[in-house]
Amino acid sequence: MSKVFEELERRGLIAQMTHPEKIKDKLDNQQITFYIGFDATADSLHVGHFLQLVVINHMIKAGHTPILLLGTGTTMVGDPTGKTDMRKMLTPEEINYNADRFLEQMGKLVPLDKCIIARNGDWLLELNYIELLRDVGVHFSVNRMLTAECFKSRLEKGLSFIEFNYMIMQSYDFLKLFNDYNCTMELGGDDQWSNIIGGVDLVRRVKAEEVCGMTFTLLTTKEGKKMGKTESGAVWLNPEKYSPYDFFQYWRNIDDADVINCLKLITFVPIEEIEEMEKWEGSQLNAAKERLAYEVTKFVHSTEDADKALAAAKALFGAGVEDENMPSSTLSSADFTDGELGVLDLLVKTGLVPSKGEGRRLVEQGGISINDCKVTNATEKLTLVQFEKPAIVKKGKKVYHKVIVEK
RNA sequence: GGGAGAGUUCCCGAGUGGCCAAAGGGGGCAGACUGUAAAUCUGUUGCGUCUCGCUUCGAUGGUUCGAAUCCAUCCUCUCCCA
Repeated sequence: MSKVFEELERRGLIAQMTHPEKIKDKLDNQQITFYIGFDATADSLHVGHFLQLVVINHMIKAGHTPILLLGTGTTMVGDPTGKTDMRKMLTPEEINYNADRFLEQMGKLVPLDKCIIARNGDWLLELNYIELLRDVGVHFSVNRMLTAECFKSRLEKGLSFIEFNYMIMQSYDFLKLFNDYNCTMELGGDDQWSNIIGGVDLVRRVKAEEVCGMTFTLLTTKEGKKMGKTESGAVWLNPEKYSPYDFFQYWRNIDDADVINCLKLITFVPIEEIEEMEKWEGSQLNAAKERLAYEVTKFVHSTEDADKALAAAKALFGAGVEDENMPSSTLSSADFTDGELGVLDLLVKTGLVPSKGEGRRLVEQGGISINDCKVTNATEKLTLVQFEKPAIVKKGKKVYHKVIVEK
């Protein structure tokens, strides 16, 4: 039969397992139903969710059935894992809105017709407190919960009761899904280990059935930092929040040390090919980065977007010529006064800099050029005539932006 | 509930009446070097009509010629006791 387990293992996706032998058997020789939860904390999926979706695809190929559990209930509580502070409370409306956006995006990344979609708000929100305490609460030892990794850091900084209950909610989900769908396995990021064990234990105590849990390697850099964060926030999968071109560049600019790992974890490039790339060194790795960026962009956005981004990158970094696929913005002649526009205004209007002060600094340090001509004076004026053809504004070494002016 | 303490710019963290748009570090951005990498070095990092002006040190009021700094009230958080 299939060899998903080996595939996952060779790619280094597996971090921890509750029952290694049993899981291997289940994955390779049976068809199971498993679940992964997604808390609807933002209105777009980001790179952090990405790995889960990749794994779901691997699993579907092997004939397993995923339950995509939208955390419309758990998000009301808030997972304290990995947080140093309590996260801001979201309203039910926001949560449902976010969950709908998640589902939309997931539809592009996984075949939803092969998945079961569930929302834990459907059952968590109706729970009766006392009943829950009697049926579920009895099975949890506070002493043990306190030793859980996910609470440790918070014991110093403070942990509210609501967050302390998150683990119980998530565990209850597993029990519920086990009852309703015969779901026998929970997957999640490695940070979810404590929460997953909670569910596995609960099912065992209540149903006397042995279900399994498995976590994946977190997508981190060699320094152990979470990937997918930039100074301006998360790397979103929604093209409106993070353009395919930038998305491509994010991966293209990745650290040497992380390329191979990323290829394994978040692409479907055959493992043999990747193992070949592991031998590469130095500037050869650029090819691997390009492949990574292309594959990931293709998966998240489309082949077309990936082709465009690749073409744009090649054109810009290769020959430095204008390319139709680079990010652009369109101004109108009304943005000009008396046929002129200051450089700083241009930079702000195109969104290349957040303020004129920042723009001024860039110009002073020689970081801005327009049509390959370095801007040396922040008070320089540009005339309409210069924009008869689209102009290429270059910020720093890597950021290219095309400016089109409509009459 | 009783007591103690804390909230400073993207983050950590100094500053305890004027020399404070606020030390230092981290992070970011730019320049040099490179491979669209890393490391390193340099510059820079509130906003603007930029040798000047404006807005910022939890919130709101107050004292003062002058407040991040002093006072009052409030909010939030941490710690100790129950």
